[in-house]
Amino acid sequence: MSVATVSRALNGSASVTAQTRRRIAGVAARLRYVPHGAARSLVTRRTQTVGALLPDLFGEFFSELIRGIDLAARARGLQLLVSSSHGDAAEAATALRAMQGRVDGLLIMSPHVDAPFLREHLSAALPAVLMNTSVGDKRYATLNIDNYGGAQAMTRHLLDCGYRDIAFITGPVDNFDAAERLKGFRDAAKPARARLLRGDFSEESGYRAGREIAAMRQRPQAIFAANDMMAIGCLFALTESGLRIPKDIALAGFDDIPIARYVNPPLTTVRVRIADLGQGSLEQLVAQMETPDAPSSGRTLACEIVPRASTGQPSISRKHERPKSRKHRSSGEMP
Amino acid sequence: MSVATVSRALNGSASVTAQTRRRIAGVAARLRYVPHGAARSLVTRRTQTVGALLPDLFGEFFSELIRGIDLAARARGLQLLVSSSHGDAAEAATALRAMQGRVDGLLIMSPHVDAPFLREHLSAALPAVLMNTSVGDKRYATLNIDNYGGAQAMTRHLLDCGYRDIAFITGPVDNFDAAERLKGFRDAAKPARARLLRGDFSEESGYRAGREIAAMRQRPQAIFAANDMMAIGCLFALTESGLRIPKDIALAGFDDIPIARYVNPPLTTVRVRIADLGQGSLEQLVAQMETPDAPSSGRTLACEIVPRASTGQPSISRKHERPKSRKHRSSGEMP
DNA sequence: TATTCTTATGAAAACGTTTACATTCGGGCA
DNA sequence: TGCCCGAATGTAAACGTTTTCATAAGAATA
Repeated sequence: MSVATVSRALNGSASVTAQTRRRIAGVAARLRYVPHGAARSLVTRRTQTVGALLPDLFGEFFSELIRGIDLAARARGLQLLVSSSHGDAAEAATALRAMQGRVDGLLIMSPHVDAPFLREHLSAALPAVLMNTSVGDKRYATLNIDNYGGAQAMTRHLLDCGYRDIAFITGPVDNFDAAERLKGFRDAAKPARARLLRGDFSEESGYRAGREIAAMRQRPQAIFAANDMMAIGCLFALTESGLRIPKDIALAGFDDIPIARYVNPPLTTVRVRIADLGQGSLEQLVAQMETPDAPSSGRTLACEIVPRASTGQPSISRKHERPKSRKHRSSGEMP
Repeated sequence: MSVATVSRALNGSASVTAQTRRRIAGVAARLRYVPHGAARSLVTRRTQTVGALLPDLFGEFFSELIRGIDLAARARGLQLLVSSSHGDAAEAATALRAMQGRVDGLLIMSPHVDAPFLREHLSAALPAVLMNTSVGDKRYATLNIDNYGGAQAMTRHLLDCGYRDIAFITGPVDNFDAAERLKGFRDAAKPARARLLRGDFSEESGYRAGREIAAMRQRPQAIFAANDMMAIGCLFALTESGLRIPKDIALAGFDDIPIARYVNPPLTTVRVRIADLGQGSLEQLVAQMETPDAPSSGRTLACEIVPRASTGQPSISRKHERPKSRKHRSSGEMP
């Protein structure tokens, strides 16, 4: 048998006898033969791998995101190369370089990335999708969360509940998501008194804001934190100060991270289908890989309000919300 | 300039003039040249990539695990290829195959993997480290959590608190971690009355166990759940039944997932340094990659008791535990 | 039986690097 | 001036696949 025949047999080419195919398959199995990926990639110009460039891997958010990406990648037989923890633009550039030439497409989420950066460090030939980005360049495909709409909806929800004095805890100043959420709050809060407190998405900053609010002579009726972690930090500060939620003050967050359901009282929040974000971005990437000339699309992912007890609606029971069951729940088998 | 000189210049070989090196670097930058990874791998027989084969990516546990792996990999300039969501042995085999020939080493965590499986599907030439596994084969390097010791310590802790009637909620029957934890409990619970309830590591199963306990005529004084998610489900069931924790009944878990701190009351648990598990396993893998002939080591990672309010010690304040600060906290910049 | 057509297999080029070995070039030494 | 030596660069083989093209062997047709 020549290498050519073996290659054809193993790749399921039509023009090879069933008999030889069987013979080759048998020998391959006996020899535990595995094709050399690099050699294959070299000639086919495909790696069957996509890269995900993320700012970090810590926390619920990225866990869900990667899960969504992995799910979609696996469905298409693609391998997933992850890279993270780049704290500044230089590290992001290094990571980007290292991925180039090893992947067929790239998923990018990074606060350090903008259009000039991409033109500088990203080959135009490599399909890429940008997530949660302020990059508006039509050249790049993007997938964003509807931060603006979600924040607007939550603000309206608070207004509907009758709160007329609302404090907003902001995210980091240079963060795109944070800016959009703030804008949404501002635009919808018109009828009410609106105050702003500075935060940076960390639980710690939410805690500080909570203490500040508890110490106010005239406290707001409701607090809307730009993400759940801050809301939770705030919740603990308020509780420690003896305030009851939602009786004394209402509280809402953004993201619907799993913890939100478990705190006391359960936290009203804006649900972002994070796994869908990952899945959707990978699908967009695959589409781009298959038809490189198609115009790059800019999609936005809708959010949804999840009312729980922390905003004190009478219709919402304080009973424990049961976890959703999941497909593929092999995690039930791991601690 | 010949390709050889370019190669040498770019790889920092000694025998190339500073002048030509600069010239080549300049041209490379202008042309946005990125070396073709596959071609390089083909000749060097190195991919600079390690693979992680996991049963799933959902939840705190894997999030932390991957973070630890990534941290260590990045420190060594290695890329990380992840593969997950294989629900059965066949899928695990496929995933294993797909990784082979694309990575320099493999990190494996899977309930479906045993020694015969590995001999069948894993090339002996490929360095690998098994995590949380019952595989005792000396041929393979392993890294386990000290499930037995941790469960023993927690049981003793409950005894020290004066509880003499303790219920244990078990994990899945075929799970290695679960079995070890049960064994630890059994061996340490001798002086007390010990009862067992069946669980499967899911929050749902913990909830069921909690209802069952609440309905008992003679309730145990303390409950020890084999993982935190079950403890939390149990907590909600007990609370719904009007029982106060720890006054009416004490509760403890295992893992110290982030949520454990946030529930009410905060959950006493066994801390497993999950990120360390990932980091340690990668370091073991690297060691094996560098000296393939060294005898494969079997390491065990210690656990530590984290006493919180749910086991009602007088010395433990119910004040909110502040989150640990982290290096590399760029996550503060993402929701 | 001779010719053509089809089908299965083989031979060899190509992919983009690295690296062992060959070559060139200039300078120091005799 | 001639020789040798070392440093810098060039040449070419090798890595393990896929794929194009050629070839061989039958089968169908005349």
